[in-house]
Amino acid sequence: MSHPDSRQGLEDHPRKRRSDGERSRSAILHEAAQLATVDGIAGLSIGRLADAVGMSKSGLYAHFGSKQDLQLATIEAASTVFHDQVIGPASTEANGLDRLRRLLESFLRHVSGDAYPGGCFFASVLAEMDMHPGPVRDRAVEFVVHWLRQIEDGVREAQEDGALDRSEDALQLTFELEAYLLLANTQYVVTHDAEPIDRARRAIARRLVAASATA
Amino acid sequence: MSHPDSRQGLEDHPRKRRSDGERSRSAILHEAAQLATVDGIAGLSIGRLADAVGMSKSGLYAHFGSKQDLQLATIEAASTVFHDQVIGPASTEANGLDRLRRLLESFLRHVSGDAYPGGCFFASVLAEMDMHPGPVRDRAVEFVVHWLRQIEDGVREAQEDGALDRSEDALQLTFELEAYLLLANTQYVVTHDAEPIDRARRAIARRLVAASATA
DNA sequence: CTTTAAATAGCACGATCGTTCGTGCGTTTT
DNA sequence: AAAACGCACGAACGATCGTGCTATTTAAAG
Repeated sequence: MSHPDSRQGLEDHPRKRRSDGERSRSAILHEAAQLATVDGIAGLSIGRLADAVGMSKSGLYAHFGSKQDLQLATIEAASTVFHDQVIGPASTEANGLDRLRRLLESFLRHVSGDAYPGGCFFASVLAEMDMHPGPVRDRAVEFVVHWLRQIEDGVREAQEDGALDRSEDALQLTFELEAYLLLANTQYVVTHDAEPIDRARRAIARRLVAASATA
Repeated sequence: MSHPDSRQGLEDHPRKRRSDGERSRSAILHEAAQLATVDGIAGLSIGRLADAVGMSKSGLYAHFGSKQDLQLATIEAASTVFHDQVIGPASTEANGLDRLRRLLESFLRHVSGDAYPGGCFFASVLAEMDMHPGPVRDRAVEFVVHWLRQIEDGVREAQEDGALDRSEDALQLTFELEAYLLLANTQYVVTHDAEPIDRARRAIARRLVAASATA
């Protein structure tokens, strides 16, 4: 614990990484995240993934010692994308309510955008892994909990700001807002029509009005 | 439409079915629906299904000419269960609002009950097949549309009864109610805790109060 | 009781799965 | 320049996938 990985690789780190290998790894994970929203993170096969990125199966496999490690790395990559596209943009907002609104809106844009063919990566992965205990499921659940806390924090901050009613149960409100997002994602993936996205927007607007502080 | 399958197999049916075969078929489909909520309807393999019901792979396979036919038959079986456990109980209610309430409540009981280990069958199947066009996806979508129309009809009838406000957009209200159900299912499967079920109940109650006619 | 077809099992196939191994090329370090 | 190593490849493995084909058992019709 004293020295994370400064020098002294010893036997922990063999050597360092090469630039072209890092590019390959990124390309693999980018493609893996895309395919995972279509075939699932377990249904995704290494052979098809290798074909998609134009590599050999064994060459791709060497980047990750096992399929599980590939899955975990894919989740990390998708987490970064989600932070960049959804959580990041909202963090610039000053007050709680604006931040909350941005959070929800950027999620809807993230879903209806063309980032992933199969909609929200974590909704897809969690629906597949919910009954398969292990590190992959644990990591996906962990991120979703983290995501829900972003919403919850926005709600609480808006309450402290006096923008939302303090008598509202923050967890309950978070549940309802997340529900709109999840169904919007599900229906959009199936129909590829903007209607569920708009329905979610209306539901959010209405719910936030109902929760606004009684001035 | 005149003669479903009373007598007269003619040449359509070579001969008749045997009773033990019919029992086997039911047992297979029952187990298949259970496993499909865990591994998905595509991830479910015929070998593991055969082991689960205590049959040989080829013996089971003979009941359905292909895996796709097995999947379609499984969906039909799950449709029957869903009708019995969710839609049926609600149809006894007299007025629209009570029928709507029963519909939503029996869904929550269906999900939190032990009918399927992986929660709502159709939520599980649709999440897996949403990006895989074909008869299986089409049939699953068709049933979900049918289910949503049950809710929508309840809403509209309640509006005609004067129980719900006529100015409410029925489709919008249906969207929001279904959203609570879907997230309750998703979270319950992951946590196996009653909290999301209760949160959905509260959300439904609140939303129906907000939509009730201004007396 | 005989006949008949449905029901089930056994076996094998080609394909694909995740995984391992040996090898060569190109880059980086000494 | 030489040594060491990251990176990618092809080939092959045991296992499992869906799917046929054939033989045997067994419930039902005559």
